[in-house]
Amino acid sequence: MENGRRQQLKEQNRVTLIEATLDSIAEIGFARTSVSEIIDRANLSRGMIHLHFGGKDALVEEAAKYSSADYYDSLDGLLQTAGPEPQERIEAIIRSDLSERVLNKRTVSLWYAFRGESRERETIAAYSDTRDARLRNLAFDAFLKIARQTDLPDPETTAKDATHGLLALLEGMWTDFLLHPESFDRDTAMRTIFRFLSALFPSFFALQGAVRRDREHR
Amino acid sequence: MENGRRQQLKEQNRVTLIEATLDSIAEIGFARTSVSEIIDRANLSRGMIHLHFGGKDALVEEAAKYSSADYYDSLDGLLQTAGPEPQERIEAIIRSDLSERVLNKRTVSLWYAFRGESRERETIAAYSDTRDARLRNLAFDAFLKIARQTDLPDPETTAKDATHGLLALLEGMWTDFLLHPESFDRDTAMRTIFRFLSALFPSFFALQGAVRRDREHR
DNA sequence: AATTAAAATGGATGATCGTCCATTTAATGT
DNA sequence: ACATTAAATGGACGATCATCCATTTTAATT
Repeated sequence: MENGRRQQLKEQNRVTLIEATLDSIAEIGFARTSVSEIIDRANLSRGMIHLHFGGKDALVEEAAKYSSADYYDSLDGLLQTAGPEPQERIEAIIRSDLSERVLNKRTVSLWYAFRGESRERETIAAYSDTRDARLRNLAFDAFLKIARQTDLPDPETTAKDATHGLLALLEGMWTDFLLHPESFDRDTAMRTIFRFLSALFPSFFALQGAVRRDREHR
Repeated sequence: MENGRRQQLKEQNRVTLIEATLDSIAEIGFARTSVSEIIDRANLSRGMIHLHFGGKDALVEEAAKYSSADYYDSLDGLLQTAGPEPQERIEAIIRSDLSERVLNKRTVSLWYAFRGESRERETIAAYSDTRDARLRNLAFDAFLKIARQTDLPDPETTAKDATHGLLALLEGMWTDFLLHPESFDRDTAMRTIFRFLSALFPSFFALQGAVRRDREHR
């Protein structure tokens, strides 16, 4: 009764519409993504959008939500490969965020398209903020552990700045990818970030990434 | 004969149209900026757009160009206050880029709106790249001078990374401002950036900004 | 003051937009 | 096999879009 063939087909069409919407936004932009364009890509009938979502705006919103969830799935998956030490977790965040799975033409196009609309539609703004509380807390916790092992004054503020800076750096790298996809280089981006981190926490990071510190020196 | 009253009025209407377009894009977004909306804001007649620019697309392109030029005017103006030492020039870039004159709601809204469309329209992409060759070279020259005065190996690569990182950081701060305009704090953003720079070049930067080194030690 | 021509006007045009709903299709229940 | 009903269809609708051009306005010239 529940989840019969009927429900299945319905749900399938829902997803088809969302993915057609995302494809369209990524490929031809927000402005040109019309109802006609969407149903054409989905190979479904005109009325489906109204039927399933109530209207185009609601569909776009669902698409933004769907896309955001997808980003976090990818990120979570990649983060699980991280080792236990805080600098390894930071490295995992960086590698994930710059990986081909997370940072690619489609994702970045979608992200900036949604950002472009986010000023007007606050529901979309919520989904277009990659560096939200979750990621921010993850990074902050790791940096705080690191900062406390250094002799830097005010570890809290240091960790806060390091988090703020790291997320800003990652954002900047995404923009770089968006505007210069042909010349963007993942390794260079990674080295640049580690250049800063290794300057700030020399015994935790090197130009190549996290430094393992299994044996505590006292 | 040249620049008679006739020419003047024509040019004035041209600018009025461009500014009405920018206002509209900044306030209600790309998608909702229609010809009707623009001529309504400009208080001019329908045909003016076709007359002056040939069509809406060309007007939007001119608006992007105009906006970009405005950004550089602001930046150039603020950069002239910089002192002669390289770290002072870097500080000037940072202060300019985060100043209220350059980084404000209207500018950032425009910037992201154009970015959202840039994938589709390469002419707009060219104007929506703030961190273009000019700024990049300016920063690189300064960092190279700094790096050569340190004992860091490979000053060229260090300077390249520092430039890349600084521009990415600034980009990231802009995004932060776009998404969280209420909680964004210019001083915090500034300190975060100088935190990284002072870690990389300790005798040239402090948390508060550039370090003057008038008297060379040796 | 009359003439010329450049600039501005605003309504007409056809295309396309998003929404809606009467009808058709097909999965489910009897 | 038939009846029920949820889901899907696609054409019709008015609104709005960008463009264009015959007409009017007005600055410049004679």
